[in-house]
Amino acid sequence: MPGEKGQECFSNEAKSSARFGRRSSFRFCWKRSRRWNMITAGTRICRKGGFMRYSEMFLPTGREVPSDAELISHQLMIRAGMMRKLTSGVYSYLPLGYLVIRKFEQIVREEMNRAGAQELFMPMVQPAELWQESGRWVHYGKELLRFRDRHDRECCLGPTHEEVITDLVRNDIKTYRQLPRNLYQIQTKFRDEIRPRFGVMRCREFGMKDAYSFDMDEAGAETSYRKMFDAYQRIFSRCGLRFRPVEADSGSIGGNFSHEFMVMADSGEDAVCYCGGCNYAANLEKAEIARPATKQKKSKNSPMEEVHTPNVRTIDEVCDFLSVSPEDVVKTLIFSADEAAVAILIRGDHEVNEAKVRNFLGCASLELADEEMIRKATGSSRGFAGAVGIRCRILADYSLMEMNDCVMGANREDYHFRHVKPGRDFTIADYADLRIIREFDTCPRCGGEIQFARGIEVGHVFKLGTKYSRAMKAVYLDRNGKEQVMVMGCYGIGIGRTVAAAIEQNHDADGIVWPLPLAPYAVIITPVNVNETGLSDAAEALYRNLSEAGIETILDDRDERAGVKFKDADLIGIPYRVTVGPKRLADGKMEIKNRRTGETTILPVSEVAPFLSARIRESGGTDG
RNA sequence: CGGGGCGUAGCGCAGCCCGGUAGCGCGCCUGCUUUGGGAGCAGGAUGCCGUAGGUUCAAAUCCUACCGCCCCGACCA
Repeated sequence: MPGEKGQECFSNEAKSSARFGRRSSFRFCWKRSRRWNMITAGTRICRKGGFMRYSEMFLPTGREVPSDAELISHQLMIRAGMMRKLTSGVYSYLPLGYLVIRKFEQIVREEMNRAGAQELFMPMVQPAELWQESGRWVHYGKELLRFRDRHDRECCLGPTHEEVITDLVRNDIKTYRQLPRNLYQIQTKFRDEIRPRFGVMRCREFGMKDAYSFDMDEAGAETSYRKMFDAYQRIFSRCGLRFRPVEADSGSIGGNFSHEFMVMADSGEDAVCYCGGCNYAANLEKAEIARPATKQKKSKNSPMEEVHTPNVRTIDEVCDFLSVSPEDVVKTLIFSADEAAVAILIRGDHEVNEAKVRNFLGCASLELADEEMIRKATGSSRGFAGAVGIRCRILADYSLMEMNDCVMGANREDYHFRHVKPGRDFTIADYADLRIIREFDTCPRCGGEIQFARGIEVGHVFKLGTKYSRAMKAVYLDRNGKEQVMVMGCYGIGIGRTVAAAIEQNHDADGIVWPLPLAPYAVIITPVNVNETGLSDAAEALYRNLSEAGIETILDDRDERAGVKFKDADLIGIPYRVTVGPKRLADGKMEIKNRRTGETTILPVSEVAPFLSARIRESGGTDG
């Protein structure tokens, strides 16, 4: 038990404390809990912080870059002994990695609790019935890992917990007096990803903080959403990450509004756009494009003309053949929207954003039409579709509003029209924002210039509305005794992914450079040679001092050469290294090196602990 | 699921074409020397050569099937 007197941990017989490592790491996980405070009440030391002797730690570092790791964070997490792969998309965290995970989880807990959410813990195995009730047993797809138990009952591993939480709440929340509620857990999820990759960044089994809010009405839900949004800002700020909340499409979880929290990194899987002028930011799928204010440009009003374009199908071929630029061509794409043909008109140099089309049409399925549907709608094969005379609904992107002398397919094999004028030669029923935003487009909010960047999605906040509460009858009685449907929100943070993202943003040629709040230890003490008793004793004494000061410290007491220890210290990214060597110690001094800046400070032994305490406090490393 | 690549010592790899003693570097163990940026010397251990069949006097090597891993794509929170 960790409840024994703290002093025992630091017997003067420094080298005999083999048990200390084990006990102290247990302490660490309780460090800010009420129980721990009770346990340690009255003891002078070990109040907080983790301590470790390197020689006793299971910390296998490696020099070689693992051959199957592509991302720098993945490589470093393996090399730094943070994790190991069990099988595709499934990883074990080793002690060092798990320390960091818990550091982050603790920050998440503190901010969730501060925002008024309550922690609970739900099962990973879930019965099919709940998913059938929400409709997702059918719709979720193959990422939902399904299986049968010994009684042949259908089950799944939870990829998310809307069903379970909604079931919990509907059974025990009956009245408006019990609302609002926000419940969260930090728990393992399983999503049977089609292609796991990038280590813990996109894996199948992963830790996630998921929170769910239940409110009486839209206004309440809005408040809950805002609270979570703010909490997320604090969480990622506290970790010292460069991030950006971006507007996002709500995807298949359902609902009507969401923000993604993106940690900015060139290696990120997601493209985001943002405005240099205002704070507008969105993922590419969601990014709006303003309706153009200008009318059609003036032109000489030439009559439409059919031209023979043998085997000229793509935009490039059309441009070459007719000596026009893509901005003068209209692409006509035939989609099958819930089995019905729809023609999407878009400027030749633009790309269709299928999410926007889907949202505009409100259809369940949308895919490019097959050859047969194209022929039916246009009377021609792929590559010659155009709006003139087409036999299906026409939807045009806003960009068409400015075009008036364009080239488009003639719905006839090997023919295109030129000098086509929308409005004169055919009619457009609906204009909408249907294209994918491009870099240097105009910001839909302020008219500034849109820029692109890449990011890693570490958090996502959704307004779910009543999608689940309605399907699963999560209702309450209002003041008037009338039954109302609860309004929900859900809020996720990828735990391991955030840690990996932090490495993507914080590393150099020598290894990881932890931001202090995530660092497994704040300080590493490196006696240059443990066989010189003077050095060893001085290092041990400092280890004791730092521990008493509550500074999380690892003592590199291995009988290794200095170079090896320095390399490992850099690799695992400990923010401060105290080198205990003969040159400085002869003058009663030690050297402190800042991992990030490389800055070294030489101080008398007695000033080392106060100096580190002050630095760490400044950086928000110990208290949060 | 389609395309490509790879499975040989803990890690990184050679050997395979052209069948015949299983190798290199790092790591690991022992000893001596060394000790402020991944030490030197000497000695040593470690392999179902992914699995199963087949061809052959003989298979890491050739053939077939399967399994696993990685990359690209399709797909998707």
